[in-house]
Amino acid sequence: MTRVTADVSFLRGYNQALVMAVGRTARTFERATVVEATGLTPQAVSKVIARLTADGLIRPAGVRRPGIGKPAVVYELVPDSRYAIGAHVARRTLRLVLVDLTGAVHHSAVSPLPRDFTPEQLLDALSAGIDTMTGTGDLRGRLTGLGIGMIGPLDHANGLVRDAHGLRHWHDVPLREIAEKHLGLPVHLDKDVTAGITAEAWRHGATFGDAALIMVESGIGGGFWLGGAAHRGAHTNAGEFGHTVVDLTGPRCVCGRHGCLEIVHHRAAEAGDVAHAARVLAVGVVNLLQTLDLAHVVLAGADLLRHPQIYLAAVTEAVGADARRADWLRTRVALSSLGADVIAAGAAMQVLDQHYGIPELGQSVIAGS
Amino acid sequence: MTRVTADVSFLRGYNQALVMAVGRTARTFERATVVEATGLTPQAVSKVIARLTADGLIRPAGVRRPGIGKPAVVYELVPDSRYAIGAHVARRTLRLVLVDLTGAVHHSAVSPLPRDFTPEQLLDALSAGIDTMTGTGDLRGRLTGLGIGMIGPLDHANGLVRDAHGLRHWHDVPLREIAEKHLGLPVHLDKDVTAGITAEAWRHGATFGDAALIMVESGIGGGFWLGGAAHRGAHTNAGEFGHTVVDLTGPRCVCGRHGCLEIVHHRAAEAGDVAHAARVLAVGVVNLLQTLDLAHVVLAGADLLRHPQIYLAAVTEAVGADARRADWLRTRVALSSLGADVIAAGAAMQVLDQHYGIPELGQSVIAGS
DNA sequence: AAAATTTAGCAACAGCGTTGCGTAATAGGG
DNA sequence: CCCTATTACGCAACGCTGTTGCTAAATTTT
Repeated sequence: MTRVTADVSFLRGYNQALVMAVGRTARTFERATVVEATGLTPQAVSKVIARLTADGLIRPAGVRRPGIGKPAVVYELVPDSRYAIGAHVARRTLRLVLVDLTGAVHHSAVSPLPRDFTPEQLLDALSAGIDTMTGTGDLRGRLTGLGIGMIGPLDHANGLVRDAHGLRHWHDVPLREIAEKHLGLPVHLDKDVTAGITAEAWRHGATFGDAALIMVESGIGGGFWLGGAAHRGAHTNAGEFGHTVVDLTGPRCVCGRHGCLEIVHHRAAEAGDVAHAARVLAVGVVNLLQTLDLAHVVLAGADLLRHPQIYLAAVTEAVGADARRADWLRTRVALSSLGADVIAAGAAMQVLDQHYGIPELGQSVIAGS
Repeated sequence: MTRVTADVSFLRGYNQALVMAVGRTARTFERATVVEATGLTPQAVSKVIARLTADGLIRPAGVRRPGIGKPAVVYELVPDSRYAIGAHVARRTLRLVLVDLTGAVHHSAVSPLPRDFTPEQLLDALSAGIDTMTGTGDLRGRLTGLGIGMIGPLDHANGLVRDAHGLRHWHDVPLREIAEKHLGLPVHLDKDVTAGITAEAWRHGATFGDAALIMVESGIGGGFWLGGAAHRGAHTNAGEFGHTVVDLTGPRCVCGRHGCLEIVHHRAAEAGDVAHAARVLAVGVVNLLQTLDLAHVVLAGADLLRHPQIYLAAVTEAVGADARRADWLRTRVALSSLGADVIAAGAAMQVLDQHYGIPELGQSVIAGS
């Protein structure tokens, strides 16, 4: 499905996206900044800036006097020129956020979902929530779409919920299609953890290396950012990190195997030993680092964020204490900068990214089933 | 270091590489094949084909008569138009292969390396081996370079061997630089497992999805192919898959942690229970699948290939038997199609890939240390 | 007031894929 | 034997991209 052809119009979108990325990362920028960051000629940057200004995506924001010479024009993104709405669909709650072009979260609202809610009930809740958020003003015209982050398994490419874990009415639901019809908005569907790591990456900009988001919330999942893009795996099923075996002789997990990270962690947490649970999680995180060699690990999820410092300390220590880790092998561990909004915000940013992010080219796609 | 700019000349290289990829995958192809595969217009493909033919990289290979109408010209890659040499540097042996533009392995030779060999000794062995392989004919002029696959840790971007595991004389050796000077050839340095998975991906073409190469050979390592490219991690240290904990109460590993996959596997193998060892490895492989959701798992490595069918059966069963794996969640498990040559051949293909592969664009690079 | 310096942009250009249309080569039918 | 339909191929003009060469504008320094 991804485009393969490279014609000149690709260059246009690509270089525009580079400038937008600079603007998002740096807040304000000028022609010389972009020249340095992209390697384009100043003249080319002028053309790109002219196009983006005409589209209302960026605007002049004063001048910088370099001492001697003609002052440089400083530009900034126009935050309210485009918006996207992000939804985090969990088992019992729906969280909606409004995110602008710069990645700033404007509104955040949580509403309960009926136990074992149906697709129709979700659509109604989405519809109502979106109306509330876009009610005042002509915001609707600048809305690029809705991003939905939700539990899997699902099929990202086709917008299909295969079999949402723990929800009875969600077998092979073409959620993207029916939501687009119901809401009259472009919809993007992805796993919750993948949306979450996208939020962190989008906010940190191009200097964000390979990273993972560890989410502890009715299960343990992982979202991955590898090689400058979200990693979803061959069937949008990457991130079932909680179901990796860490204890061959451990208790039997719901998944059928023994000693999964999730069940071992759960037992410890259930026993009230949060510190031990955190250390178990930390073992899993170090396993990830050994396998993937990540630059960032971001911690999130409701259960984890109830004891943020305990988890942060345990993971930081395990990552750092590993004797084999040399000084060049550094991994930054942090709590999610967006807190509980991270999934919903990331889902929204995925929508913005489709329009104003760096386009992909020639991603080889293997035909599913 | 990666290019960021997108100017028109990028399109040239990119679309040429697409055609080369089609040729490599399909052996023979014609204009219509490329049109379908790339989405370019027939006229554009004609131009690309003309350029590649002029460069001697492809050539006409007969015609196909479609029944009615003008016959279509069939093209093929010119295998002997370009070569690369690949080296697999292990603790006691050096394996060299000669690979042509199509990815075919022409010669393969193994020579012993002195115990605890020095960089100088390796360079001499490389030099001698390369001379033997390129001795006859004017092959040297069509040699694109040397690829080295070796144990880590190392720094791929800077061609630096940081601290090759088990080799005393290899601390911060700028191997790429000194090898280029010594041999007069462009040199590409990468971890052995990463080179190996590149070989599998390069041979399978664009339909090869996310994949891992599992290598069991004086340690257990993993090479990853994710999102159409090799995954090396933030510090070229991805793949230390053997040092992930699978048994929290297991024996202490050389890395300092307890119950690493490698030590647990090693104990079983040492006890002579190959089947058990294979099942342990299989647990690790399923852990990988849960985390990364791979389409292919390739098994390789000298220790594994001593009992190929036992390992293949154990991994295949574990992957398939997992009750939660639905029909849409398929992973192909296979032994390396190149056998013991896979690392060396992959290293060579990485060199060819730098010249004739699909160029990357705007890979964001985080500054090291 | 003149010179130096820095930034911005107009105009011509090269190179890419695209479009429009003519040409070559084959099979089948009258 | 000739005409037509069909399929493959390519020349020429074109639109759009970033690049290059050069001029203009705005500011500080001398």
